[in-house]
Amino acid sequence: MDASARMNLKELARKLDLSPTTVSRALNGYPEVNAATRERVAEAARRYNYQPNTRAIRLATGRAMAIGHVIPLATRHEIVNPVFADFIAGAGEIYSRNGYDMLLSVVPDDTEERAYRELKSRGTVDGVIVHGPRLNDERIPLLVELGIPFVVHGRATGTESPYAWVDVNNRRAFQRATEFLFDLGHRRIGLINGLEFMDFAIRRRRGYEDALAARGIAPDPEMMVSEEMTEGAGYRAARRMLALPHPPTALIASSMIMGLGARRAVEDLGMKMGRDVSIIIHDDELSYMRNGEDVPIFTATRSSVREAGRLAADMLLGMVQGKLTSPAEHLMEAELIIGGSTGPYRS
Amino acid sequence: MDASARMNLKELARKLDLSPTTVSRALNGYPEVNAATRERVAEAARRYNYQPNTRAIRLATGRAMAIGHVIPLATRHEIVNPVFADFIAGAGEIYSRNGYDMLLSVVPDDTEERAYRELKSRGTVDGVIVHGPRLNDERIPLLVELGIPFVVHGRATGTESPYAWVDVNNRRAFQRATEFLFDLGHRRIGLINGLEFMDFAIRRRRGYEDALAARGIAPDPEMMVSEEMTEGAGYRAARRMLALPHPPTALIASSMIMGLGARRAVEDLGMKMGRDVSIIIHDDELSYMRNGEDVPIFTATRSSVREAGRLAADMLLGMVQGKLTSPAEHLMEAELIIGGSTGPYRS
DNA sequence: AATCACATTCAAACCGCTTTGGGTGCCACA
DNA sequence: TGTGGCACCCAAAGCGGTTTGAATGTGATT
Repeated sequence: MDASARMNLKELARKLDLSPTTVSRALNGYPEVNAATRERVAEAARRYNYQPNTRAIRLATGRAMAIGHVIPLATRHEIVNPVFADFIAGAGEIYSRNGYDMLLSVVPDDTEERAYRELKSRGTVDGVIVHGPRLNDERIPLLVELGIPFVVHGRATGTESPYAWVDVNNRRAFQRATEFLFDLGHRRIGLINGLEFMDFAIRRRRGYEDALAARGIAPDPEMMVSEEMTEGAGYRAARRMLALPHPPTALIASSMIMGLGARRAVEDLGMKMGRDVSIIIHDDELSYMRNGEDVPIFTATRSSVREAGRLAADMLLGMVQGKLTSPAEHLMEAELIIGGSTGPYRS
Repeated sequence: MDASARMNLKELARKLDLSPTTVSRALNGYPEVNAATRERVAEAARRYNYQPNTRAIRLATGRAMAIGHVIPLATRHEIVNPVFADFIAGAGEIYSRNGYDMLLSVVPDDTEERAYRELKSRGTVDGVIVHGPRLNDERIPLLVELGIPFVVHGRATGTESPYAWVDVNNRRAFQRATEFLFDLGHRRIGLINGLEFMDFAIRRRRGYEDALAARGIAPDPEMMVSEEMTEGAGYRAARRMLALPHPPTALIASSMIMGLGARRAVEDLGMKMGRDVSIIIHDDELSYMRNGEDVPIFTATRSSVREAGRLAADMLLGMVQGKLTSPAEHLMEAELIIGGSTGPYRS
C-alpha cells in the first residue's frame, strides 16, 4: 500500500534492475560500485523513501545498533535522580546522530545483575552506560566479565582495573569552592553532601578536606552532613549546623536542590544569604533548574551533565566501533562561577 | 566458546534431537507439542541457558518488541522536564515485565516529524508515548496518519478525533484547590501556572476559573501568571503579585519547584507561609522531590506521575497486542492532601 | 592474439528465529 | 480391512538485510 512502509531492498533493486547486493553496497558506501550506479541508487532510494529495516540489519550484521542504560529502580535509595534526565538528553543527541538507538531498562535494583546478563545473551545492545557509580561498584567487574563495552558516568573508588569513564573533577571542584570561601575570610565552613556510598560524594568530601588540610584545619564531623539530595535534607542539615554553638558562616551544598533547602534554612533564621551566611553549590546545569537566568543566584562550581552525556556517548560509540582500544578517560573541570550567594566573612 | 553467548535454537534442537520447529513451539507454548517433549525442551533450555536472539525474533515476527518515547530536544523551551524521568521509570517497569524494550529518541524539536516517520518506516518500535501534549498538538494527527499505535500522557485540547490517553484531572484538581482556599476564607488567590501552550496548564487555569466563577468572582489577569516552571519564575511571580496594592492571600503553584520559589518570595517579604500567605502546589510525587517525608510541607493536589507512566504503558501494550480496540482513556483523580502551607484567611 | 588486472555486478548463503503446509503413526470406527 | 481423525513432529520457506565467492566485460600488457 503506502510506499513509505513497504519499500524494501529487493523491491528497490527490482525497480533499478540491479541486484540487492549492488544496491546494498551502493547505499553503504562500498568502493566496488560504479559512481554513476551509486548515484542512480541514491536517487531512487530518496525517491521511493527507502529506509532499510533496522531489524534486518541487526540480524544480518549481528550488531544491535543500540546502547543500553540500565536504571536500577531503587528499592532502598532514590536513584532516578534529576541528573539522569539531562545526561540522557546529551547522550541521546549523539546516539541519534550516529544512527544508534538508546535503550532504557528500568529494573528493580536486586535484579540488576540479571538484567546485564540478559542484555548480553540476547544481544540487545552493543554497549552500556553505567550510572551513579558507588564505592567498589560490582557492576564494573561484572561488565568486564561479560565483555560488554561500557562507559561509567563517574568513577568507582575501589576499582583498580582500568575502565572507561567520564567524570567531573569533583575533588578539585570542592577544593576550589572551599578555598574560595577561605579567601573570603570564612573559617567555619559546612559541607552538605550526598550519601557517601556514592562515589561523587566521596570525592567531594575529599576535596573539601584537602582544602581544610591545606589551611591546617582539622575536619569537624559536626560540619559535615551526608544525606539524600533533597530540598528537605538540605534544609535540615543547614538548620542543624546553624544552630551549633559555633555555627558555620559558609556552606557548600552538593546540589542546587540541597542549596535551595540550605537557603531556606538561612532565611528562616532571619539571616540573609550572601551576607550572613555564604553558600556555594555544585551546579549540574540541569535544563529545568537553572541557576539564575542571566546573573547566577548561587556561587557555584559548574559542570554540564548534558555535556558529560555527550562525551560518554561519544566515547562508548568509539569503543563499540572499535576505534578506541584502551579504556579512555575524560575528566571535566568544573568552572567556578561567582553569584550573589557568597560574600566576605563578617564577624 | 562460552555457552551463554552461543547457544541458539538450531544447536539446542540438535542436542535434543528434535527439529527447530518443535523446540520453538515447545518454548512458545504452542499446543501441538507433547507434554513430555515440552518438559524435556524446557529443561534443556534451562540447562544450556538458552536465550532466544531478540534480533531474530523481531525480524521473524515483524514486531519490534519495543516502545518509543520521542523527546523533543527543545530549542525554544525546555521540555526535558523533571516529570519525564519519573514517568519513564513507571513505564519502564511495565515494559520490562512484558519483555518489551523502551527506546528513547532525543531529537531536535524541528525534526520531530521526521523522527516519527523514520520510526515507522524502519520499524524500530511497535508504538509510542507522546509526552507533553500542547494545544492542537500536530503529533496526534501525524501518528494517526502513520498508523503507529500511541498513548498520550495528557490530552491535547483542540484535537477532536479520539485517541488514547492517560491524564490527571487537572481541571478538577485546580478547581478543588481553589475551592479549598475559598473555604479557608481567602478571596484573592493567585495562580502561578506553567506556560499555557501546554495542555495541562490550560486545564489547570480553567479549573481555577471554574472555582472563581462558582463564587461569582471575575478572574483578575494580575493574579494569573503563566511561565516556565522553574524556581526562579515561581519566585518572581509570587514576588510581583505580593507587591500589588491588593495582594493575594493565597497562591496556587503548578509544581513543587514553582512552589519552592513562591515560598521563598513569601519569606523574603518577612511573611510566613501558611499564616500570612497560603500556598497550594500540584505535586507530581517525583521521587527526588518529595513533599515532606511524613507530614506534607505543602498542601497539595497530588497525583503520581510514575503511576501515570505505568498506566500509559499498560494501555499501549494492550493496543499493540491487539487486546484493546477502541482508544482507551484514563483519567486519574488527584488527591488533595493537607499540609502546613495553608491556613485560614487573616485580615 | 592470448593473458591479466581491474572494475562492476550478481547469485546464493547466511543471520536465528517463526510459521506454513505437509508428513507419519496410531487408534477408533464403520 | 479400509478410512478418518488426531496427536505430534518436521522440512522448508520466509523475514530483509549483509557478505562471500564468482562471473562478466573491458582495456592494458605482452
